[in-house]
Amino acid sequence: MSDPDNFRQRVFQIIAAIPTGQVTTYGNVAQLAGSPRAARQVGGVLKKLPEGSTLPWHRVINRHGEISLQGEDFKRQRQALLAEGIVFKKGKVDLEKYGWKW
DNA sequence: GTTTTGACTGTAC
DNA sequence: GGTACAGCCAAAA
Repeated sequence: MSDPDNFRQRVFQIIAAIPTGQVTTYGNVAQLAGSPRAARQVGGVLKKLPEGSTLPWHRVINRHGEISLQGEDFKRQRQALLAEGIVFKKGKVDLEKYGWKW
C-alpha cells in the first residue's frame, strides 16, 4: 500500500489537520506521527518544507508556548497566529487554552 | 553507508 | 522561574 513509515508525510497530514485558532507543539505532532522523541525532526522537516505546500506550519510551536524561530520567520509566524485569533501573552501562547486537542 | 545537523524536550543546577 | 547540558530521531550531505 502506501508508505506509513514516511514520517515527513505523516507530519504534513497532522499539521494540515490543525484547526484555525489552535496551536500545537512539536512534541505533540511528533507523538502523533509515531515518534514522541522526534520533535526536533518535526521542525527540521518544516524547515525544508516544499514551497507548494499550503501547510499551516505557523500553528506549530514549542512546548513553552513560544515560537522557536528567530528573525523574520519569527515575526511572520507571530503575525500569522495573531491573524487567526491567537493571543500572545508576554510573547507566549496559553497552551492550556489554545492547545490543540483531538 | 557514515557523518552532520537541527523550527525540541526533559532533567539537573 | 531561568539557564545549562544531554539525549533522541529523522532527513540531507
